[in-house]
Amino acid sequence: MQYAQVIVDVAHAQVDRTFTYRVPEGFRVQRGDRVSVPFGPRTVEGYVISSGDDDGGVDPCRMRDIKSVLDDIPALLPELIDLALWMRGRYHCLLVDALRLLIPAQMREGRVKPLMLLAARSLVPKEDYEQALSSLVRAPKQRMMLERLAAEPRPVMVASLPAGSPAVLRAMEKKGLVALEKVEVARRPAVDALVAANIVPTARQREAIDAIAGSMDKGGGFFLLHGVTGSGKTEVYIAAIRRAIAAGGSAIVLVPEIALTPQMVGWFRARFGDSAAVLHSRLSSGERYDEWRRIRMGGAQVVVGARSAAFAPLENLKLIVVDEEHEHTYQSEKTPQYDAREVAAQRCRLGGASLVLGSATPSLFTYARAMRGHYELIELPDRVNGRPMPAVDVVDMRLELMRGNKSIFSGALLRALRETLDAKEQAMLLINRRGHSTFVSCRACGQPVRCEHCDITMTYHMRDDCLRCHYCDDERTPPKTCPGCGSPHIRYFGAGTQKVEDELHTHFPGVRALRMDYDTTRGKDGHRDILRAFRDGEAQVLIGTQMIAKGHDFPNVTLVGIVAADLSLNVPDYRSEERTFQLLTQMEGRAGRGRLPGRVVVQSYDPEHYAIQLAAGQDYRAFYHAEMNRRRKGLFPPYTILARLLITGPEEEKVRDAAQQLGEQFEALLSERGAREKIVQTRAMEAPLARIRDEYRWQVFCKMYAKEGEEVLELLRSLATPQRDVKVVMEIDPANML
DNA sequence: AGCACGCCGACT
DNA sequence: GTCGGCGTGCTC
Repeated sequence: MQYAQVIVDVAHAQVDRTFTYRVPEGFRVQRGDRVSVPFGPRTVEGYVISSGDDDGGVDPCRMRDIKSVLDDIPALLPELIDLALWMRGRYHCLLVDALRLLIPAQMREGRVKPLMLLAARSLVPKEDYEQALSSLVRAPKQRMMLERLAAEPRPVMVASLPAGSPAVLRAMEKKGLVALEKVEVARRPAVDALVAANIVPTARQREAIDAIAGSMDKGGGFFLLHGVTGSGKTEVYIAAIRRAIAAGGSAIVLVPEIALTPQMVGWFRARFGDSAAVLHSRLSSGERYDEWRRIRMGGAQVVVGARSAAFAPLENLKLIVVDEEHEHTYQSEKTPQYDAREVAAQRCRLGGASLVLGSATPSLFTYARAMRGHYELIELPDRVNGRPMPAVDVVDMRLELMRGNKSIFSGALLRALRETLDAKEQAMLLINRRGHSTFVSCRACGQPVRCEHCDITMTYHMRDDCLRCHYCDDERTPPKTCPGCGSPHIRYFGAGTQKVEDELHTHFPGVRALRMDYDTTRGKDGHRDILRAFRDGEAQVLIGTQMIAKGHDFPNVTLVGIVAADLSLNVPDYRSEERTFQLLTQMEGRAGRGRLPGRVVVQSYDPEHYAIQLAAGQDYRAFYHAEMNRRRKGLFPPYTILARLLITGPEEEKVRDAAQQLGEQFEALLSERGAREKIVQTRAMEAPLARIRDEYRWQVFCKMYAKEGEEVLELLRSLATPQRDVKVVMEIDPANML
């Protein structure tokens, strides 16, 4: 007797285990099959985790039969099931939640099926062909059809034949001349065709390619490719992918969702043709499913996609590339809260593939791991074709104020804009504003109001006119004079792109400018349209938020202006220095990508700040050391782990009570286990965003030493939900603390 | 998660 | 006397 261990597709902890089913005679069931099974009073879908003659010790009279196998081939590759099992442990999620990432959502509950279309095929053997033709002298349409079909070795889609063909074919089918059959066709998304230029790699690129390709032959290796903007990292990826394919393997390229532009897709197709598959959020559900199925059937060797493409069903995987490794979009906010970089690493480990993380500004986490030898560090310190890095000018906005310049533009930026516009070149102006947080800072000394306990910028809350620290919940009234230097020039920050555009027009009447922010990119293609218009030279100035910093080559851009670097520096988040450095470095990379040399003007009220100074000098290594030093002193990650239980529910008192109860429970547990010294601090408090969509939000925040992290996290996880009507989720190092 | 079973208030 | 509230418990 054959049995199958099945995980039912029901997301609940109580059923997140295998159930044993009998495999009826005549069924072929294997690991990874999607099956339909009876479950209590209903029928559900499930995934076969294993099959064989082990009945799992289940009482035979309670055991039931598998109803049917749902696909022609197993939907889940065995190594991806192993990956899901690892994810359950790593992210403490339900196994079904991990398994659900492995197949397109629409595939569950039979919501999409392969697209089957009618095709016709000639049944006339070669030797009978002439005779068949002459028998059709009085049926010219059938004769023409036979000529057409006999010339094709494969079935011809009826839809591609002239109108009226179905009737003709039906008549011929009756005579036994043709066969009509349904064949599976893929809904292929249309792609702009581009011609690829083959580029001869530099010596540095060559070394990188050889190191990566060499590791693929030896069971895999882990690399961090740190290359300055314009150093040609992509060429290294392409060459490594080619080597993977040449060795009979396959490769995955992960890119941030925002980088999956039509140009990027077309460019990849130009390099790899039909062997490339692209998974992105703009695909219709049918297209997505078909692309997935094509990959699963071995029809593609390279998959390009966002975060979830880490689960692409490729066999013989030899390489995973994670481009722009520092982007936080690789962390999923939904459960399971996985990190695609970690998942990619584990997939490589399980399958003996190589991992390449690439960035001009690696995340501190990744670089620290490289320093400890977890990744082989490959550096590309020079731009290709000997193009120079742009000249960077840091302007002290405090001096501008002293000189009586109250504009958002400094004299230096105005002059540079004037020269750029006169030369008919293009400029980009960045307002590096993140989220909607406002803070209070001094225009004389440049210092924002910080929390006395946390070294974090305090956030201004308009509703109750107070400043609050999002980390320790400390509160204070906004000062009238600067607490640092006593100046009365205290100011509320939060200027937007609109203000910049208005001022640009007062200084340069008639200049054509495009604005790109959350307001102007509402339409589904708004984002793309604006970038294309700018690239096509429809405007000379592009004003925008972080969105304009990413990717994209604009060869005619020679000036980049960063209007107020302080905006991102003073975001209340321990990563704001790192994000500012990354943003400035990436923006500097936008200037002078073409023939013309570029220049950059960075405006700041705190121009000596190391994040600004080291970004201006493009000195990643020095920034890394300075920032790690600050993190160590301030007890921030990677030296510590930040975690919180987020408690939500529709009733304010219940949520607050639950949070306070959980906080007390946690403190009691810490004392009981003698684990108090393993944490830096813990506190139950209202979440910075206290109510979202009529749900009240509280949190139990905890900062713990990284070395003891697992132990403390286990204690946090072990806390019981104290009440009904409240939901508790745990987050570890969340992308934001709101 | 669903769905059934099971024990207490207001209705034809 | 029954219809139906949602508390508790199980699903190979």
